[in-house]
Amino acid sequence: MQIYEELKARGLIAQVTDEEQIRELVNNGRATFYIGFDCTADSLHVGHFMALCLMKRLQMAGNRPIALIGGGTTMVGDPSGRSDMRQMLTPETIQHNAGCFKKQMEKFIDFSEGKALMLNNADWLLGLNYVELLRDVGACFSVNNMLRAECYKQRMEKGLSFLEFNYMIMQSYDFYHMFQTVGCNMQCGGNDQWSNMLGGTELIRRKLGKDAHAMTITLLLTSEGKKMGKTQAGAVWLDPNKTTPYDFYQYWRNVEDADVLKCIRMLTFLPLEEIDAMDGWEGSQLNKAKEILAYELTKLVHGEEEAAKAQETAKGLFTGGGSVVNMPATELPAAKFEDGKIGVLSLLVACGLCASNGEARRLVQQGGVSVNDRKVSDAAETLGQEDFAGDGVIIKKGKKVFHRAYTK
RNA sequence: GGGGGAAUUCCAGAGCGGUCAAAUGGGGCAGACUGUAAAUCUGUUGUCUUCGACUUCGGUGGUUCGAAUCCACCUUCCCCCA
Repeated sequence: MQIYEELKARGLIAQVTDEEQIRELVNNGRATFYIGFDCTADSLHVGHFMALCLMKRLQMAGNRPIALIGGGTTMVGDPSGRSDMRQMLTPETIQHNAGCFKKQMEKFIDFSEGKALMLNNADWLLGLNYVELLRDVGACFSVNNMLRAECYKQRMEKGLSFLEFNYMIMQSYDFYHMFQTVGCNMQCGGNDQWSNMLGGTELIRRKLGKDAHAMTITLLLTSEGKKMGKTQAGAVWLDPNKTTPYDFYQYWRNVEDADVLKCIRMLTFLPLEEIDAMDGWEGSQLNKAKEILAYELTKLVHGEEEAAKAQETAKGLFTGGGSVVNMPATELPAAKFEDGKIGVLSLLVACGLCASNGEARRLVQQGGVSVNDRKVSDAAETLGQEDFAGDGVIIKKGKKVFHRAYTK
């Protein structure tokens, strides 16, 4: 099966500008395509991960990816699909974030020997001259059309600043620029980027009279229609310091039944035949599929060793026995102890399991806390410092949240 | 440029001088049930030294014994007219 057909079979392709031409391009390894990443945080998250996987798949089929870091576009802020204005980031923060992105991407994509490029649009966007830009490309954009774009709809009701309105132009300019300088002939991105991407192909057609292509990938939504990869605590990050491999594993281990196969298909590199075989799985057998999903993804992001550790830890905690050392842990400084003791409430807060003492107290009162497998019923209970030596103590919050606390 | 309206706890949205830490819904968290799933039911959801105290209702001042509620100014947003 060729790459285009595979992407399709995995449900990754959402929209394309011209199916025949794109199929031809990618199947023959003649695409030089880019995906843009706005650096609004200091780590990539699960949403970006999909894009990286797509890059990898296309690269394996012989195409040349360009990872475009949005050092310039982040200064403006993409309003697509957002109901409120983006927070303005300082140039220093953007710089720092761009650096973090770069490091993470290098783990996924092979940048050696020109097999892939990494560019930063700050290099050409920041030096643009306003009037020149207006004369150069401004005439190619129809405001009427832009306003009709789906991505601005929400914002048309709540208000859209001129700054953000220009985001599409910046992004289009990127494509136009790279089309000329590095022969970039296709742009990929999340489906929410569709109108921005069309802006680019349109600009190239108008300015240069040439065809460029665009392809969007399906946004990974849960069966409830929410974006995948978000938890109450925020995004699921790829940086192990922000989301531990164990938590990362657990996130996927806990997806709903309805979403498992979709995730495996879209995110893992397992052969399609193998995935099709799982399609018939039902009931508790699906649990096995979740394990596979969690393991495969953790392996991709954190490596085989971490994936195995996370799996072992999870099995140990949920089915008894097994290693316990790899669950998220907190080292308690001596200062947390008073007279060699620490109260359960402070312990929960110190481990980040509860935001406040009040929340911790409530949790204990409702019977949601166990320490070393023993339910804590008294909020005033204390633990001695000596209990935390060695592997420390295991705190269980609710049914699924395990945390280890230890001292040096 | 002119006129009108709005800003409430995570979100939506009540409240319009004391009985308001603030209705209701959503979301979150926990308990029961289960398959580390979903659905359902129950409890809970500002902070703290929790039978009590303290800080909140865009910001700053003011009126009052007392303000989320009234007044002034500021900030931000929405709508209508040009």
